[in-house]
Amino acid sequence: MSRPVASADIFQAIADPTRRAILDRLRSGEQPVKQLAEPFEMSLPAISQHLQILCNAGLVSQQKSGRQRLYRLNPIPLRQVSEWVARYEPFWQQKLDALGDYLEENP
Amino acid sequence: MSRPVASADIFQAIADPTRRAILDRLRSGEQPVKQLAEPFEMSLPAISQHLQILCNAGLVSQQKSGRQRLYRLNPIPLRQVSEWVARYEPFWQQKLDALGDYLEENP
DNA sequence: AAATAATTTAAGCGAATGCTTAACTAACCG
DNA sequence: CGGTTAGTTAAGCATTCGCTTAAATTATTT
Repeated sequence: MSRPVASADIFQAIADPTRRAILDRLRSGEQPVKQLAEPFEMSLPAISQHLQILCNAGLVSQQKSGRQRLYRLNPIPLRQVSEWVARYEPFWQQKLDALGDYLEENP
Repeated sequence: MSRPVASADIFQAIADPTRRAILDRLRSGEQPVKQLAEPFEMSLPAISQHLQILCNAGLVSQQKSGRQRLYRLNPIPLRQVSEWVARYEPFWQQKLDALGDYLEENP
Protein backbone atom coordinates (compact mmCIF):
# COMPACT_ATOMS: atom_id res chain seq x y z
CA MET A 1 0.00 0.00 0.00
CA SER A 2 1.20 3.47 -0.73
CA ARG A 3 -0.68 5.77 1.68
CA PRO A 4 -1.78 3.37 4.40
CA VAL A 5 -2.38 4.75 7.86
CA ALA A 6 -2.55 8.49 7.18
CA SER A 7 -2.17 9.75 10.73
CA ALA A 8 -5.40 10.21 12.60
CA ASP A 9 -3.84 13.03 14.57
CA ILE A 10 -5.66 16.34 14.34
CA PHE A 11 -2.63 18.57 14.74
CA GLN A 12 -0.91 16.67 11.97
CA ALA A 13 -4.00 16.93 9.80
CA ILE A 14 -4.21 20.70 10.06
CA ALA A 15 -0.47 21.20 9.68
CA ASP A 16 -0.72 21.24 5.92
CA PRO A 17 -1.86 24.54 4.37
CA THR A 18 -3.77 22.85 1.57
CA ARG A 19 -5.76 20.84 4.07
CA ARG A 20 -6.55 23.93 6.10
CA ALA A 21 -7.68 25.63 2.91
CA ILE A 22 -9.93 22.68 2.13
CA LEU A 23 -11.50 22.93 5.57
CA ASP A 24 -11.95 26.66 5.13
CA ARG A 25 -13.58 25.99 1.82
CA LEU A 26 -15.97 23.47 3.34
CA ARG A 27 -17.30 26.04 5.75
CA SER A 28 -19.52 27.28 2.94
CA GLY A 29 -21.26 23.93 2.79
CA GLU A 30 -20.73 20.42 1.56
CA GLN A 31 -19.16 20.06 -1.85
CA PRO A 32 -18.12 17.45 -4.39
CA VAL A 33 -14.42 16.84 -4.87
CA LYS A 34 -14.04 18.54 -8.20
CA GLN A 35 -15.58 21.77 -7.01
CA LEU A 36 -13.57 21.58 -3.83
CA ALA A 37 -10.36 21.09 -5.79
CA GLU A 38 -11.01 23.92 -8.19
CA PRO A 39 -8.83 26.68 -6.64
CA PHE A 40 -5.84 24.44 -6.05
CA GLU A 41 -3.08 24.03 -8.60
CA MET A 42 -2.74 20.39 -7.87
CA SER A 43 -3.89 17.11 -9.37
CA LEU A 44 -7.20 15.61 -8.32
CA PRO A 45 -5.58 12.57 -6.70
CA ALA A 46 -3.58 14.91 -4.50
CA ILE A 47 -6.78 16.51 -3.27
CA SER A 48 -8.34 13.12 -2.85
CA GLN A 49 -5.44 12.08 -0.65
CA HIS A 50 -5.75 15.20 1.46
CA LEU A 51 -9.45 14.52 1.86
CA GLN A 52 -8.69 11.02 3.03
CA ILE A 53 -6.34 12.32 5.66
CA LEU A 54 -8.98 14.79 6.83
CA CYS A 55 -11.44 11.92 6.86
CA ASN A 56 -9.14 9.79 8.99
CA ALA A 57 -8.79 12.67 11.39
CA GLY A 58 -12.56 12.85 11.58
CA LEU A 59 -12.59 16.41 10.30
CA VAL A 60 -14.60 15.57 7.25
CA SER A 61 -17.24 13.04 6.28
CA GLN A 62 -18.35 11.92 2.86
CA GLN A 63 -21.65 10.95 1.38
CA LYS A 64 -22.25 9.48 -2.03
CA SER A 65 -24.65 11.27 -4.28
CA GLY A 66 -24.89 9.77 -7.71
CA ARG A 67 -21.46 9.64 -9.17
CA GLN A 68 -20.10 12.35 -7.01
CA ARG A 69 -19.00 12.25 -3.42
CA LEU A 70 -20.06 15.12 -1.24
CA TYR A 71 -17.63 16.11 1.47
CA ARG A 72 -18.90 17.78 4.58
CA LEU A 73 -17.08 19.58 7.35
CA ASN A 74 -17.06 18.03 10.80
CA PRO A 75 -15.41 20.61 13.04
CA ILE A 76 -15.81 18.78 16.33
CA PRO A 77 -12.27 17.39 16.53
CA LEU A 78 -11.03 20.96 16.23
CA ARG A 79 -12.19 21.46 19.78
CA GLN A 80 -9.10 19.54 20.76
CA VAL A 81 -6.98 22.23 19.12
CA SER A 82 -9.07 25.00 20.58
CA GLU A 83 -8.74 23.57 24.05
CA TRP A 84 -5.02 23.12 23.73
CA VAL A 85 -4.38 26.62 22.48
CA ALA A 86 -6.77 28.13 25.02
CA ARG A 87 -4.35 27.14 27.75
CA TYR A 88 -1.93 29.70 26.33
CA GLU A 89 -4.33 32.59 26.13
CA PRO A 90 -3.62 33.89 29.63
CA PHE A 91 0.06 33.96 28.70
CA TRP A 92 -0.29 36.02 25.60
CA GLN A 93 -2.76 38.34 27.29
CA GLN A 94 -0.09 38.93 29.87
CA LYS A 95 2.53 39.49 27.17
CA LEU A 96 0.35 41.89 25.26
CA ASP A 97 -0.60 43.77 28.42
CA ALA A 98 3.07 44.18 29.18
CA LEU A 99 3.68 45.48 25.70
CA GLY A 100 0.78 47.89 26.05
CA ASP A 101 2.11 49.21 29.33
CA TYR A 102 5.53 49.64 27.82
CA LEU A 103 4.16 51.62 24.91
CA GLU A 104 2.16 53.77 27.27
CA GLU A 105 5.16 54.58 29.36
CA ASN A 106 7.43 55.18 26.36
CA PRO A 107 5.32 57.17 23.92
CA MET B 1 23.50 21.33 6.14
CA SER B 2 21.36 18.90 8.01
CA ARG B 3 18.45 20.92 9.43
CA PRO B 4 18.61 24.19 7.56
CA VAL B 5 15.42 26.22 7.32
CA ALA B 6 13.26 24.38 9.82
CA SER B 7 9.88 25.64 8.72
CA ALA B 8 8.82 28.86 10.36
CA ASP B 9 5.21 27.79 10.07
CA ILE B 10 3.32 27.69 13.35
CA PHE B 11 0.93 24.92 12.42
CA GLN B 12 3.87 22.80 11.37
CA ALA B 13 5.69 23.62 14.58
CA ILE B 14 2.85 22.48 16.81
CA ALA B 15 2.12 19.39 14.73
CA ASP B 16 4.68 17.35 16.63
CA PRO B 17 3.56 16.00 20.02
CA THR B 18 7.00 16.38 21.57
CA ARG B 19 7.08 20.05 20.62
CA ARG B 20 3.64 20.62 22.08
CA ALA B 21 4.79 18.91 25.24
CA ILE B 22 7.82 21.19 25.37
CA LEU B 23 5.59 24.23 25.07
CA ASP B 24 3.30 22.87 27.76
CA ARG B 25 6.31 22.36 29.92
CA LEU B 26 7.51 25.91 29.40
CA ARG B 27 4.28 27.30 30.76
CA SER B 28 5.69 26.77 34.21
CA GLY B 29 8.49 29.21 33.50
CA GLU B 30 11.73 29.43 31.60
CA GLN B 31 14.04 26.45 31.84
CA PRO B 32 17.43 25.20 30.71
CA VAL B 33 17.54 22.48 28.07
CA LYS B 34 18.54 19.63 30.31
CA GLN B 35 15.68 20.23 32.71
CA LEU B 36 13.30 20.71 29.83
CA ALA B 37 14.40 17.46 28.26
CA GLU B 38 14.12 15.45 31.44
CA PRO B 39 10.73 13.75 30.91
CA PHE B 40 11.40 12.79 27.31
CA GLU B 41 12.94 9.50 26.32
CA MET B 42 15.00 11.07 23.65
CA SER B 43 18.54 12.28 23.17
CA LEU B 44 19.47 15.84 24.06
CA PRO B 45 20.26 16.79 20.46
CA ALA B 46 16.76 15.73 19.48
CA ILE B 47 15.31 18.13 22.03
CA SER B 48 17.73 20.80 20.91
CA GLN B 49 16.48 20.41 17.36
CA HIS B 50 12.88 20.66 18.46
CA LEU B 51 13.74 23.81 20.38
CA GLN B 52 15.31 25.27 17.31
CA ILE B 53 12.17 24.63 15.30
CA LEU B 54 10.09 26.26 18.02
CA CYS B 55 12.54 29.15 17.98
CA ASN B 56 12.22 29.55 14.23
CA ALA B 57 8.47 29.60 14.61
CA GLY B 58 8.87 32.35 17.20
CA LEU B 59 7.21 30.27 19.87
CA VAL B 60 10.23 30.25 22.09
CA SER B 61 13.15 32.52 22.82
CA GLN B 62 16.46 31.74 24.41
CA GLN B 63 18.75 33.59 26.71
CA LYS B 64 22.22 32.61 27.76
CA SER B 65 22.89 32.25 31.43
CA GLY B 66 26.31 30.93 32.24
CA ARG B 67 26.83 27.70 30.42
CA GLN B 68 23.19 26.97 30.11
CA ARG B 69 20.61 28.39 27.77
CA LEU B 70 17.28 29.31 29.25
CA TYR B 71 14.31 28.81 27.01
CA ARG B 72 11.22 30.89 27.49
CA LEU B 73 7.74 30.54 26.09
CA ASN B 74 6.50 33.14 23.66
CA PRO B 75 2.86 32.27 23.06
CA ILE B 76 1.98 35.19 20.80
CA PRO B 77 2.23 33.32 17.49
CA LEU B 78 -0.33 30.88 18.87
CA ARG B 79 -2.92 33.57 18.38
CA GLN B 80 -2.74 32.68 14.73
CA VAL B 81 -3.89 29.18 15.59
CA SER B 82 -6.50 30.47 17.97
CA GLU B 83 -7.90 32.80 15.38
CA TRP B 84 -7.99 30.14 12.73
CA VAL B 85 -9.75 27.61 14.89
CA ALA B 86 -12.15 30.20 16.26
CA ARG B 87 -13.71 30.46 12.85
CA TYR B 88 -14.97 26.91 13.32
CA GLU B 89 -16.49 27.38 16.73
CA PRO B 90 -19.92 28.41 15.47
CA PHE B 91 -19.96 25.22 13.41
CA TRP B 92 -19.27 22.85 16.21
CA GLN B 93 -21.67 24.67 18.51
CA GLN B 94 -24.30 24.03 15.91
CA LYS B 95 -23.29 20.39 15.62
CA LEU B 96 -23.34 19.86 19.35
CA ASP B 97 -26.67 21.62 19.70
CA ALA B 98 -28.08 19.28 17.08
CA LEU B 99 -26.67 16.31 18.93
CA GLY B 100 -28.19 17.58 22.17
CA ASP B 101 -31.58 17.97 20.56
CA TYR B 102 -31.36 14.50 19.11
CA LEU B 103 -30.52 12.97 22.47
CA GLU B 104 -33.36 14.85 24.08
CA GLU B 105 -35.82 13.57 21.55
CA ASN B 106 -34.47 10.01 21.64
CA PRO B 107 -33.83 9.32 25.31
C1' DA C 1 45.85 24.36 32.31
C1' DA C 2 43.11 20.25 32.44
C1' DA C 3 38.71 18.29 33.39
C1' DT C 4 33.90 18.56 33.40
C1' DA C 5 29.30 20.23 32.27
C1' DA C 6 25.66 22.20 29.09
C1' DT C 7 24.45 22.57 24.69
C1' DT C 8 24.80 22.77 19.67
C1' DT C 9 26.48 21.25 15.07
C1' DA C 10 27.32 17.78 11.81
C1' DA C 11 26.42 13.72 9.37
C1' DG C 12 23.66 9.99 8.40
C1' DC C 13 19.59 6.99 8.34
C1' DG C 14 14.89 5.03 8.00
C1' DA C 15 10.30 6.44 7.72
C1' DA C 16 6.77 9.60 6.54
C1' DT C 17 4.92 13.33 3.51
C1' DG C 18 3.23 15.50 -0.59
C1' DC C 19 3.11 15.16 -4.98
C1' DT C 20 2.81 12.96 -9.82
C1' DT C 21 1.07 9.89 -13.66
C1' DA C 22 -1.32 5.78 -14.97
C1' DA C 23 -4.73 2.56 -14.19
C1' DC C 24 -8.99 1.34 -12.06
C1' DT C 25 -14.09 1.60 -10.40
C1' DA C 26 -18.56 3.27 -10.50
C1' DA C 27 -22.48 6.02 -12.16
C1' DC C 28 -24.80 8.29 -15.81
C1' DC C 29 -26.11 9.08 -20.82
C1' DG C 30 -26.36 8.64 -25.87
C1' DC D 1 -23.78 -1.41 -25.31
C1' DG D 2 -19.87 2.18 -25.55
C1' DG D 3 -18.40 6.64 -24.04
C1' DT D 4 -18.00 10.19 -20.73
C1' DT D 5 -17.82 12.03 -15.98
C1' DA D 6 -16.39 11.78 -10.99
C1' DG D 7 -13.51 9.96 -8.09
C1' DT D 8 -10.20 6.63 -5.97
C1' DT D 9 -6.23 3.33 -5.88
C1' DA D 10 -1.71 2.13 -7.02
C1' DA D 11 3.02 2.87 -7.70
C1' DG D 12 6.87 5.66 -7.72
C1' DC D 13 9.75 9.59 -6.54
C1' DA D 14 12.01 13.63 -4.31
C1' DT D 15 11.97 15.97 -0.15
C1' DT D 16 11.34 16.57 4.62
C1' DC D 17 11.13 14.74 9.36
C1' DG D 18 12.51 12.92 13.63
C1' DC D 19 15.80 10.61 15.43
C1' DT D 20 20.67 8.80 16.47
C1' DT D 21 25.77 8.96 17.53
C1' DA D 22 30.03 11.49 17.31
C1' DA D 23 32.41 15.67 17.33
C1' DA D 24 32.69 20.58 18.30
C1' DT D 25 31.77 24.76 21.16
C1' DT D 26 31.45 27.46 25.25
C1' DA D 27 31.55 28.18 30.15
C1' DT D 28 32.68 26.73 34.69
C1' DT D 29 35.37 24.35 38.16
C1' DT D 30 39.47 22.44 40.19
